[in-house]
Amino acid sequence: MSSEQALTTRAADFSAWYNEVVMRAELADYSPVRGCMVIRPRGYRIWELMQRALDDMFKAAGHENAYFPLFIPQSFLAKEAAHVAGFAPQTAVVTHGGGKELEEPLVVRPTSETIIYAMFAKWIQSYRDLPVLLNQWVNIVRWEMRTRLFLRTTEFLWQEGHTAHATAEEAETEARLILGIYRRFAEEWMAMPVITGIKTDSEKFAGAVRTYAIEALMQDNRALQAGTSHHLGQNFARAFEVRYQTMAGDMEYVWSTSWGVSTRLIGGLVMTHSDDRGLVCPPRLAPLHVVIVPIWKSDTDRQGVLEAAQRALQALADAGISAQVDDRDAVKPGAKYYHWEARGVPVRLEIGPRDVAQGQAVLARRAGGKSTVPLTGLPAAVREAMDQIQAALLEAARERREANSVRQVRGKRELIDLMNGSAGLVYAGYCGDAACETAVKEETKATIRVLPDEEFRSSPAPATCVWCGRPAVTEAVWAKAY
RNA sequence: CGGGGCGUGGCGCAGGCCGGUAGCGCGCCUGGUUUGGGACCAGGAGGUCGCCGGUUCAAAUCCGGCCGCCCCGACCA
Repeated sequence: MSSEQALTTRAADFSAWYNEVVMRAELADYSPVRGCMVIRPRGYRIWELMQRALDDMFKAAGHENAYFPLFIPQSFLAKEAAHVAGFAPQTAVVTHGGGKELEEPLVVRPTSETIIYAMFAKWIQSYRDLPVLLNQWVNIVRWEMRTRLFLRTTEFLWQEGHTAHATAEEAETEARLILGIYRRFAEEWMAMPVITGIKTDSEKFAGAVRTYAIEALMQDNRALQAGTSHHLGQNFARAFEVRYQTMAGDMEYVWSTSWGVSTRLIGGLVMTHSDDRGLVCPPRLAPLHVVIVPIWKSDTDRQGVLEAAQRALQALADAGISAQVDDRDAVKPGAKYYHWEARGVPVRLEIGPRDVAQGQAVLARRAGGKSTVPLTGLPAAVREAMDQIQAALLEAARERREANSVRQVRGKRELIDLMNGSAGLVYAGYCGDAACETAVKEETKATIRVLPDEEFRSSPAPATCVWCGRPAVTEAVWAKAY
């Protein structure tokens, strides 16, 4: 009967479900190296689509791609105090090369601020050289204690943008601009709604003045930090002597930013949309848009059906829609449905003898719903279905997030109960004292994910700190996080 | 690093207490019949039972040590 067994359900064991979805969809596999993963073609295709969309947006905003080395002299990392404190415990260090011990150990980049600022110092002399708007798509290494496919691996892929500006205002604008790009990408491409805001000091990037982030809520009601954008002030400029001469002739340190999203987004994509049958992938990031399943009873049927399937395939290909005919013999249609559902193909076209006779196909949507569409004009029908699916996924995710968000939480007791229960995002007043944040974490494991931007804040604004009861200076979004 | 689970054909597992040289389901290969939600028949390939050592005539099984993986926690995108 069954060819592939059912997945562990989300309700039974979310972690096991997640691993099985990733493996079954052939997005990734465990590698021989502890904590590292192999990204398989299907997973890498999603990353390529993400890269293309983001890269276009970065470039449209004036950024250029470059490449800085994987190896960073160990002394560079130590130049910025907070930065070294934050990253030193997580670095992999190369001590030997060419069979000899190196004079100075080389750190495998955990992020590239230090080596980039060393170069900025050479390249920037005048205000005329600013701004510098760079980005690079690279791998980085952070020695993690505990890893999970896509969400946290020792080596991962990301983009890191690094910019230098003449004023604090420009750097601030840049950091916010990128946050907006991340948000737009998450919502329009990943169909993953996010909350934007600023991080508290405890969650801030090591070396930043301010860290902005997009946060999404996963199906197990844990929050995922999906992207960060940092205003670095003059911290790195001072550490690396990156100065420029102003119009007035004075020497000033540059103001800078850095920002990144990683292959972690793929994990977020999986945990936002997928179901107990496997991967659900928004059409705009789907490795394969359409699978065509021919169905036949006799050899005569078979020939006509396969011909119709091939014509459909060609029509879709001509329209720029990626499609594939699953003409495997000896596998029944039902088995093929499960097969492609597990792999997250958004649209399935079933073409049988009855359909051929009537000049139509059955269009089935991965997230549910079947209809018949005429074979003429198929690309348009598929396009429309994919647009609807893309929109419906975002809407469903937004509804789920809101249904699992709680606002106007007033007291300590209520916060504890919510966090020990099944709450997702909890909005509450915050006095700004790190002691309250720490206390909540110790009591509930929840942390402040973000101090939300205006559009996400509650009305009326909470008046008191949910923990200590003193006047609130801001509202905070609390959640258990990945 | 602490707690829990687990290492047996590609995948999922049984066998282990009561040692006798490995079995089941799925997948894979060949042929045939099949195909509108996980097909069936017949034949076949594939495993030094994680590694090292010990006990024994004989070890997947008993004993000792080691390694690895997954999950939960402490660190983090």
